[in-house]
Amino acid sequence: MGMYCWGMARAATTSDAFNAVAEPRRRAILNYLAMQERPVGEIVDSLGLEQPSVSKHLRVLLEVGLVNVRRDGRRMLYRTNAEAIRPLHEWTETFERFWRHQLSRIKERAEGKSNPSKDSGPHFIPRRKNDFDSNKN
Amino acid sequence: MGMYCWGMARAATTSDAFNAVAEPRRRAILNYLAMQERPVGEIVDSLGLEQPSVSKHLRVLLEVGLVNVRRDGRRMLYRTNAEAIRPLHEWTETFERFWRHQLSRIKERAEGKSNPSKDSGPHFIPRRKNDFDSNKN
DNA sequence: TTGACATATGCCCATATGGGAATGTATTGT
DNA sequence: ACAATACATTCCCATATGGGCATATGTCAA
Repeated sequence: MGMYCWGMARAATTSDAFNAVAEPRRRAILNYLAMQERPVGEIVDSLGLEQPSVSKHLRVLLEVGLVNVRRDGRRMLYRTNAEAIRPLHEWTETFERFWRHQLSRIKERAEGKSNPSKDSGPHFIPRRKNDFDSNKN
Repeated sequence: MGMYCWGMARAATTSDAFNAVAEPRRRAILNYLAMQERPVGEIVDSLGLEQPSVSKHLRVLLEVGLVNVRRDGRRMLYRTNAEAIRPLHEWTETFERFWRHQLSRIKERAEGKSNPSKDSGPHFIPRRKNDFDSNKN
């Protein structure tokens, strides 16, 4: 019967910049290629990764437009296409006002009174059994 | 014999904020919970997702500190912890000067002469067979 | 205490990796 | 044409999902 798409598990790293930069080495590569174009070999030497690995990461970055390539003899010169990072910057930027807000609230509270009661905790994980404020029982 | 860690395939979504926000619905949730704390049910109704799905995403967000929780009766009030998004903002920000640079270069070129030769293409994928500038053969 | 309500988890399963190793392909030099 | 150099791709395989569904937990109301 009609079971089209079933589990998609997780979006492809090649589906968008957000997924692509989720990988630390890819961010490292983008950092490395930001100011200057470089051949694959230099990335390999510089970041200490395996060549096939670097090629694969570059492929992913290329597919989402985070890098550009140019051939130079037998070398492939890659370079970060900063413009493609812009959407991420803009998304994160929409939260800037909120963290400023939170900071001021925290500061306020810190100066006001040394009350150790957390705002619900910096962030706190309910591992299994819910026992948030189990001050009953 | 000693084969410690083998394939790690991909970092866990709970390993860091970058991985956590790679998922579109999680970003949607973060947007939704940015200005005000909300119970799970409202997220479900508002974003049109299944409740278990929302709970799982919230769990991921919670583990990397992107949201905070607070219990209110039988409801769990979640809220975005903008502070945790800051590292992403800062990383993307390091590329800002580069895209400004590129924009000016593009603009310059566009005004200079209407030369259709691409800078190596906006970004261009070498699908299989390498045929970058195969103007030989 | 019992039932309703609000969430969180557990299960099952297909998909998308990402590393390592081996191999294919393109380009240059002689 | 042939070897060397520089990359890209393929295979194999374990891991981390994420959706749908059923079910467990926790809390409150009568």
